[in-house]
Amino acid sequence: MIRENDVSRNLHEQLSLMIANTESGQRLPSEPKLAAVLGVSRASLREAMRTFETRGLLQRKQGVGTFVIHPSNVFETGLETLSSLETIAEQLGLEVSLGDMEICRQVVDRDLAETLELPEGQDILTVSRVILSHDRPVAFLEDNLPVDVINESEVRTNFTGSVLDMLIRRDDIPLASSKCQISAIGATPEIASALDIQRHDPLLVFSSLLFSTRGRIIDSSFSYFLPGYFHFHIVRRVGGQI
Amino acid sequence: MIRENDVSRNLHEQLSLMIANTESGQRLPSEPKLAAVLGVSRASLREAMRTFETRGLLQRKQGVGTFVIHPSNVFETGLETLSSLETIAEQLGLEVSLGDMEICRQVVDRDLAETLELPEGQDILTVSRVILSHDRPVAFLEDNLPVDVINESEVRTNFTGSVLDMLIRRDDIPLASSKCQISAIGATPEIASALDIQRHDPLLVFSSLLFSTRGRIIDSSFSYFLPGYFHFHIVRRVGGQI
DNA sequence: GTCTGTCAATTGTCTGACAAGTGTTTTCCC
DNA sequence: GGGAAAACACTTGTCAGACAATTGACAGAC
Repeated sequence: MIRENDVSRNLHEQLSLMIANTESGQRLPSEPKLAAVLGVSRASLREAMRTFETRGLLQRKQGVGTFVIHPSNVFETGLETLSSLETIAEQLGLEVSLGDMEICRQVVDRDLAETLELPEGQDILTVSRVILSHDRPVAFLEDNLPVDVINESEVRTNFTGSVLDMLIRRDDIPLASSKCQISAIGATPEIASALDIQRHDPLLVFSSLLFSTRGRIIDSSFSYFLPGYFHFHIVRRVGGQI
Repeated sequence: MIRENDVSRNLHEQLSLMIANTESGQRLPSEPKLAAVLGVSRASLREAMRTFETRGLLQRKQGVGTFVIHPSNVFETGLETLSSLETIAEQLGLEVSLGDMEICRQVVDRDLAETLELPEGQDILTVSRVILSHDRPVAFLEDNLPVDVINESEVRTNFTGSVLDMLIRRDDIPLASSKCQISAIGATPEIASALDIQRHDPLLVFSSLLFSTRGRIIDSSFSYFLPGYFHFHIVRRVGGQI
């Protein structure tokens, strides 16, 4: 897991709290004052502020001050960080459960071998399952992992609904980030039956690749979401740089 | 427009180039060396590196070094920053053009008044148009703006296909960020006819709110994309903090 | 009334230093 | 000779203090 030093960690939390409690457009105290209040050096404070500036939550003007920008009142429930559906649901106070699940070891097809950067003929583990909310199917998830990353028996014993959470719990492969491609499709017959909807009903699709810190692709997943049950959003900064 | 100081700007570009030219998993030179090479102080360099760390492109380990993480070879064409379709298309070398367009001044309905935080009964300007790629309709865009932000005649004379680009060109309202909600729907009869597809065909939808730096909502837009013609992606960091 | 120079406040950048963590090499003891 | 401990080199993390660049407000001259 990602670990940080204490100063940086506390500083980040405190600053996050301070930003959350400041109205949009209001000015923060000046850097020297803020550094004194938070008990850190100005350099460390500035580095922490950079992270919020990068996310578009702060704007700094030389000679004037630093201002808070709230894209909305909801604070950071978007797609910027990768969390499992279960974790997101827990944070939002929603109830989700695991529906039908299928675990299947098979030889990769050519497309998947290419995306996973595996030699052809190698085995992968495919985990597909339905996510329920109040007993209604709302999502269909499929993960494809090389067998040397994870073995079948481990999944059968340790799986709680999320491949990501399982990998995080294991802690042996340092995960870095996920590249997620967003699209829409009409439901295929298989998915339509799994989600209890009509064929060709519109679905939101996330095609994701999960990368380790060494750049290896750990997981190729496809997530199909029923529109209306999830509110995914991202904050996009205006302007090219930073 | 967002403006930066020269040091920061050049530093950011050079660092970006250096990261792009470093293989995933490889180590960067140490901070003192890198600062010397780039001709800046270590403090400034560290601030710049923070922005890349925040985006998940760098990982720092105390006592070891700083490592580059490439989610993929494609560098930064995702949804993290807000650009017009025209700008994106230009960067990717695609050809897009403006199809049927409609500009309409009307009284806000209740829903839109709420999202735009306007008093009921006020006028807004609605700009809707079709985007073509090689003469094939690929997207349907609708922008809703308060009339005091933009007036009808200005749109009719200055519009080149993108409301965002027009607002950026004008430079009188400092834009901060956009909150974009992602979903999928089946095409309505109007959109189906505009895009020359069947009713209920799946479409990717972005519902966006554009915020000024003072927190005011400048634009509420709905973008409908034909699947397959656009490859939107985002990079999601694993782990909660930073 | 308008313009201009001054001044205080703020962020941007730099320098140098020390603390803390990591991996390697050397030394010392058995 | 072998293994453990210590020393070392190198890295990032943090700090203190200083000066530059920019901005906005205010007072004074015209």
